[in-house]
Amino acid sequence: MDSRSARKHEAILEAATNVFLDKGYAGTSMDDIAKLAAVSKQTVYKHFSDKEKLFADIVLATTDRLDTTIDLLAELPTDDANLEENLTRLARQFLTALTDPRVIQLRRLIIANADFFPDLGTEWYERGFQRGLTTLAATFQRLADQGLLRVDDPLLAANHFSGLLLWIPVNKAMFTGRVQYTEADLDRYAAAGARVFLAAYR
Amino acid sequence: MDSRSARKHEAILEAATNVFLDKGYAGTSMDDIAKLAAVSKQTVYKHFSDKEKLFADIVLATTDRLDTTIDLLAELPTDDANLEENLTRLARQFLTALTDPRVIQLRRLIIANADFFPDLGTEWYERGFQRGLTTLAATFQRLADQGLLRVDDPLLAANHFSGLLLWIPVNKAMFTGRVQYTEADLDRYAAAGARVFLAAYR
DNA sequence: ATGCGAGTACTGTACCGTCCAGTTCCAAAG
DNA sequence: CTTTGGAACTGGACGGTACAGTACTCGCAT
Repeated sequence: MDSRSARKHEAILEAATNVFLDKGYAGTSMDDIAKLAAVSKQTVYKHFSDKEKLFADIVLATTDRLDTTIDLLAELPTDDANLEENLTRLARQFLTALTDPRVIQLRRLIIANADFFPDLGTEWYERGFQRGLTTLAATFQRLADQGLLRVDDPLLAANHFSGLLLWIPVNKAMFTGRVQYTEADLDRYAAAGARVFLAAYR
Repeated sequence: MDSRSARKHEAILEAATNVFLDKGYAGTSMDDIAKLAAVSKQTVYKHFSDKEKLFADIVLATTDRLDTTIDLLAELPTDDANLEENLTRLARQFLTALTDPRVIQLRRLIIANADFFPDLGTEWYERGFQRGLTTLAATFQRLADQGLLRVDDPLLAANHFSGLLLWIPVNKAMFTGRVQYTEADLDRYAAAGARVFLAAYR
């Protein structure tokens, strides 16, 4: 089913994603999207009833692409000897994923328009953010069951883990636009975060 | 010097703050502001050259009002016996201040427009956010000097402390609009955050 | 040939920033 | 206390622009 119509549909989605991420909701015109998709504006309106609908669709479509990042959080080796090393590696990958410019840009896009699209913000939070946290919580619970961690409230532990890692770099990126961290910076953050976490939860 | 002109100036600033916080930059018209300030549009333009300038002015004006919150972070009693209790109380006040709806709204306003006003976002980050962190770092350094904490990198410790507390509630508020936490929720967060922090840094 | 899409013109609306004619405030001088 | 002059303010109209969404014609692909 690669009909012409379906191909146009994809082209519009992709173009809209790029333009919205780049220029924000208000800064993006339907003409921009049509032009980038190499499609007439009429065709855009044939596939998406209006601008709001198009925006909601592309935002929710991104939640489907989070699976690889979330899978990351589910796979943590459970050998005691290398616990800190394994946790640091997980932290490092998590940090890389969440400071990716595209991801940052998406966060800002949703936050910026959460007033105007309240349901969208809530739904993305649940399907994206919350889903990651519960997955991580399950991982911690597993480690606790094996006696590697001491965890009363796994969800709270997941909150702490991500807060230790992400609060600063994500905030800086939110406020100052794109920020480039060196690999060494991220290594240091990951190691320090994992160390603090283990001090409290081992 | 409460001249008519000065009063109008204040009225415009206050009205603009309210409307911008409520409807965002793009969602706010100069007519809205003039109307709420009970002032003619001409007068608005007599005091502020254009919309961008007015926006920048009201955002930076808010950094001056952060002093009370930041002073909070500088005053932490230094008696060993009640360290956890004192830290928990500090955490609780910090959490209250940062989850205040107005503060959340301001964060979103700046983040939403950080693309269009890159300097503004950076400046607010430094004069608001960063300033709080360095103050907190100084407090931790003081505690370390007195042997109450073991802190290599005080700024990193401040990052960890705030991340433990704020990552989740602030994120939820960012994405889902206004969120009401119960007092009990905040108490629990503050206590848990302080506990984890001390486990790693005492 | 027929139906879908390109291209483009068009409508309606919102809003920034300016302009102007008349009015109100305020302070200094009579 | 009254007068007077100038600055600040009001209210509304207006030009210019940007953009969502529609209409319509022509050409191309299946």
